[in-house]
Amino acid sequence: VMILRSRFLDARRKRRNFNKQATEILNEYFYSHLSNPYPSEEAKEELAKKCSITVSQVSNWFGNKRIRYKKNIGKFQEEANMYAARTAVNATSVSAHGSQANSPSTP
Amino acid sequence: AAHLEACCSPLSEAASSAQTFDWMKVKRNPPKTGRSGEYGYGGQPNTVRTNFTTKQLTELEKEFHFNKYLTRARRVEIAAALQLNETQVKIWFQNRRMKQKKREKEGLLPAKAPTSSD
DNA sequence: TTGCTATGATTGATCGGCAC
DNA sequence: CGTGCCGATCAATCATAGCA
Repeated sequence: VMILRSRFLDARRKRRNFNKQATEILNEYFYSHLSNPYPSEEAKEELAKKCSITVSQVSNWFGNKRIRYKKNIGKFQEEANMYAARTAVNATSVSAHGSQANSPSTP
Repeated sequence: AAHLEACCSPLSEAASSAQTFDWMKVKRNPPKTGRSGEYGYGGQPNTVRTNFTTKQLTELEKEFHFNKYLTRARRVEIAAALQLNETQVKIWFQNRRMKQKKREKEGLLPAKAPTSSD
């Protein structure tokens, strides 16, 4: 029954986890933009290049991350704090690019 | 229409804890597909994700290769033949087109970077 | 080896915007 | 004003990777 399905299920079979480095980059972006973790197409391309993965994979990663994060925020609390602290410094250097007025929070 | 719940105070929480932003509250409307007694499944409104049979997918693929776009008439025929809603057929073609576009796009760069080095 | 969790990919269907 | 399409996203699920 389920055998029929696996027949032509492609890439899903030989999945490879991303490098720790790539995951670090993706997480840094995600948590430093937690108020709106929706990278633009350009941002996705940049992330893809840095992570050595495709834009689609970046989209998949964010899609999964967003859903899983909001599904169980508590489970990501530690991770969130960790990256929040780490990217706090990085955020300062990225506050003058004239790309998008985005900063709803920032108490 | 969307169901936005307003519970927690938006302006509170501080420190390093993450607040509950809007995107975290987004809830999709439940699918209204299924309608009309179709295949042999209960009678309750389809909860989610209609599982297309291999036969249905095969037919849809066949049609897709014949025509990337459907006409109203063709859609009605296919829907009836596969016992699906016109909407499901319409959406399937929509998704199928996007899928093909994505494939073409990726099957074009996996080669190497466009840098003039080589 | 066994069992469970983490994670990347797939996909039917929704959302907002746009053209007709 | 209504409908189909696009692009992005959601949400559930599949199949495997990873770890105890």
